[in-house]
Amino acid sequence: MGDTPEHTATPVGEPSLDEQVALYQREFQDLDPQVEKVMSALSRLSRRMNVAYGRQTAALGISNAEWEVLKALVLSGAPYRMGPSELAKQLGLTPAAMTHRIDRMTAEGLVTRERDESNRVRVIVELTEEGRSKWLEAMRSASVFEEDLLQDLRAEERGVLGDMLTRLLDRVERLQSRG
Amino acid sequence: MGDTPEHTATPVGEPSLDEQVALYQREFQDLDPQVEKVMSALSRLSRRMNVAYGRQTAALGISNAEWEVLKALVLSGAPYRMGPSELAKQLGLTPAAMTHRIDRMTAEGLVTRERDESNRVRVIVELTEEGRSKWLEAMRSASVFEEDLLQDLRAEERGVLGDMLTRLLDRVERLQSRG
DNA sequence: CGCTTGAACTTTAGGTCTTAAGTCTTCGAC
DNA sequence: GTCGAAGACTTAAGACCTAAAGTTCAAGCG
Repeated sequence: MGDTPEHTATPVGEPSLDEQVALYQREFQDLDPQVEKVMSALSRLSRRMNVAYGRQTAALGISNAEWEVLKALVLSGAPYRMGPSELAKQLGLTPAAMTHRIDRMTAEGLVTRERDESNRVRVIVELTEEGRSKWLEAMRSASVFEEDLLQDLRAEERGVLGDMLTRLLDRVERLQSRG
Repeated sequence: MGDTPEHTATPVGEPSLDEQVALYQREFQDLDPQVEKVMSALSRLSRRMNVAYGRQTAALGISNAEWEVLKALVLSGAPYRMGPSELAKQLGLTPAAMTHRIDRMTAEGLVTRERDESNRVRVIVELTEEGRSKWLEAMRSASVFEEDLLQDLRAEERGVLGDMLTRLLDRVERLQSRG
């Protein structure tokens, strides 16, 4: 979330997915190649997506981390206010990290921070007009990229993919709520 | 990669995927819900997977970051040696970060570091026996988790999913190799 | 040879995160 | 009413990262 390392310009030279699965099998025979292929693909894809999003947000003068905060605030609906703890929970950060992020974003004019006068323990983070417009720009840019990324899949395939991923997500959530 | 925040024990209270897509549409009408669902699913899934892997590796006394290094070394094949720069490239890190990781892993006995006597500018990082056995343990634990995660998908579906993800990966690579 | 260029790695400075230890406010029990 | 406990946020210390400058060695050129 320190965003895209400049270093990672073009991570070439990786083996293809199938080659990589073959390497795994050579070193660890007890492995289902189909499973490994799916997991490796997910893992690579998420890294590439982060790089892509990082470039887009950087082009708008914000970081990926900041974009995450803007997203959460917008999704909360008008008047676009949330407490730091709730933000931290949604983004999977500690409250301490959230404090620092809000510091920076306040300095940049993306959000404001004030005490809740009805309960002075609480703090209210509110999206500014500038923050909202940054979110909109980022969203436009992201949605173009996302459409582009999925262009090789027919509408029907997109539906199937969405369903399968949703099932995986349900399963991982069940696995985590136990273990 | 500082691994799983203790804080992130159970990130509950998130809206369902479809609810989240509906929220996006409310704030940004010009959005294909099918596309957004796929992208949100990928994004959530990768976060959950990282949490899961982090717990598993932590249980073995290593970090996710260290596991990545072990993986790269093992995949390089016997005698499990690589230079820091090549490792950094594969893991998407800067060489500086790699230096520090190798410091730590050397101190923990997972790898050794020595100068290449035939070209004294180069350094050779080599997996130790302990490193290899840690990798094996992590691999066993991960493969059980991965099988478990994909259990709701029939073999045929797994194949379809793997293919679709591979196509996405190809596309994102083409998109990135341009600008 | 000596100098320069370049490559591979390390060091340093600065930033964002986590954990742990405050601080401040609220609320319920004496 | 005051005291203790719990909650929400902040501060402080340490971990790991990036970017940029530094070091060391290899190789080419005059």
